[in-house]
Amino acid sequence: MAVPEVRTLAERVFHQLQDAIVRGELAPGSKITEPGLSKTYGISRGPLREAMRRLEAHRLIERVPHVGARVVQLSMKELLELFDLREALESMAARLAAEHMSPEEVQGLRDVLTLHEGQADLKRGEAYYQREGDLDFHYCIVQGSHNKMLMNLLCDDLYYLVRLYRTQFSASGTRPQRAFVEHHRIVDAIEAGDAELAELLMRRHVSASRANVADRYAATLEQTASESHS
Amino acid sequence: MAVPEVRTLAERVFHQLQDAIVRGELAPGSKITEPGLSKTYGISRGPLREAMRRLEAHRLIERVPHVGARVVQLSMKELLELFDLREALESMAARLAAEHMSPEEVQGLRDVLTLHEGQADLKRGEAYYQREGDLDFHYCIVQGSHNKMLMNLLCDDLYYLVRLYRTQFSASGTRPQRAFVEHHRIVDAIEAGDAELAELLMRRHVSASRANVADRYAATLEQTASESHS
DNA sequence: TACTTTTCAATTGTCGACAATTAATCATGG
DNA sequence: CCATGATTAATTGTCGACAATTGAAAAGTA
Repeated sequence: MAVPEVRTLAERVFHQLQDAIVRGELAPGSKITEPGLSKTYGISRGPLREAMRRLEAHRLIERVPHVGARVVQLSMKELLELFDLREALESMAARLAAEHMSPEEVQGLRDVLTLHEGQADLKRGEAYYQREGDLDFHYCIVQGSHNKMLMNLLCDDLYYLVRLYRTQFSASGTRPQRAFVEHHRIVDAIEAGDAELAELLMRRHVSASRANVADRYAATLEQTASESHS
Repeated sequence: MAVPEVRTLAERVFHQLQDAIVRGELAPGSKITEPGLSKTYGISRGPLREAMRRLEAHRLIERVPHVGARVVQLSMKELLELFDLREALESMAARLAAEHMSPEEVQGLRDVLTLHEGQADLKRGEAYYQREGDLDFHYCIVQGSHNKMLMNLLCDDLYYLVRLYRTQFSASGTRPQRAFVEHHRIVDAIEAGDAELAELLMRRHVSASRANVADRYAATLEQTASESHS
């Protein structure tokens, strides 16, 4: 991945840890110790602790003074709350994108969709959501809003938390194909400059993703319940 | 102010710095040096740097590697963007509050309004917005949403940034009295359990605050322009 | 004088060591 | 055997020192 030029150890290890958490290499809920990470990444505890403070502020780890740090583990309730946040914020982003995106930027969005269309894994119904940064549809919409505060919030503060849970509860079944169609409709609305429609479609799109996750979770619960019977 | 029990130096100085910035003791745009703060607060640079990392993540300071840190200074454009964010998020909070607040919590909200009503400074049209935390109307609404993610975002991540700019661009004229009336209407809607109305009223309320700030800023620009003519 | 180069003081980045706190282990007594 | 309390190993919190980088002052040149 294209790691932006990093000038300090603290910054580098921050990105490395962020990636390790999002990729699931550091499992949610697992305890992380400073001497351990210090050995792993070959740095002293000073810059490491600074990186951990940043991860803590981004809610990727949770710290308890004098006790230690763990990788965050959202409950289903919190995950659904996160979707509610995204619904409010990304629908706003879609509206602003429809108002502010240039034709070149819209073309860039189309290119992203075309790229996804060619992905074999889309048809297999998995891993569609594993693109990151500039290759991520939602990320691009937010950038297109041209609202710096919104970009900070969604692309810096919340993005990695969202990605972490895409890994854990990735979409499945027919959802990826349907999401792909919804993405196209949203770009159409943005290209037409129809802010109201873009907002509405994005709101529905995020809401549908949320429902998909909730359904899958309910199914998981039923399965574990029936397993405990046997 | 009721500083929550603090168990480490890094945590204590984080809150102290946060307060100093919000209160304007550390002026927006001013440079802050580690040796300077280290002397001021009587701690070493280790925990100080950890506190600064947290402030950086909360966007209260801006750091440049090997150069230094400055207190954040939002442009008017960014400040208005922040209001747009609040409009989306706080209207959502009001809707959730109408759905989830208990009668006791609504009574607590009323108490806050009653407290504000007795404030002489409200009539004088200033300092109405200087309450903090539990005494802040908007803060209480968000708490009433019972949405943990939303509470994190608004009350931890964005709250201090908003407060900082309440200090810089505080409301004036007849706005405080009108805001007070709007607050009452919102509580009425929440008490009635009318989620849709609460959401609408909060959206209008934040939007009106935004317009007030924009107008004041435009007036400031005109004044400085005419001054430069003389 | 104006412009470039060099020096240097100040600040930031990093490290290793020590102190304080915690949680688990083990011992002791009921 | 269980509960309670002391001990101890491990982890976190804090500090002071050293290295690296920066920006500005000083010196030199055309």
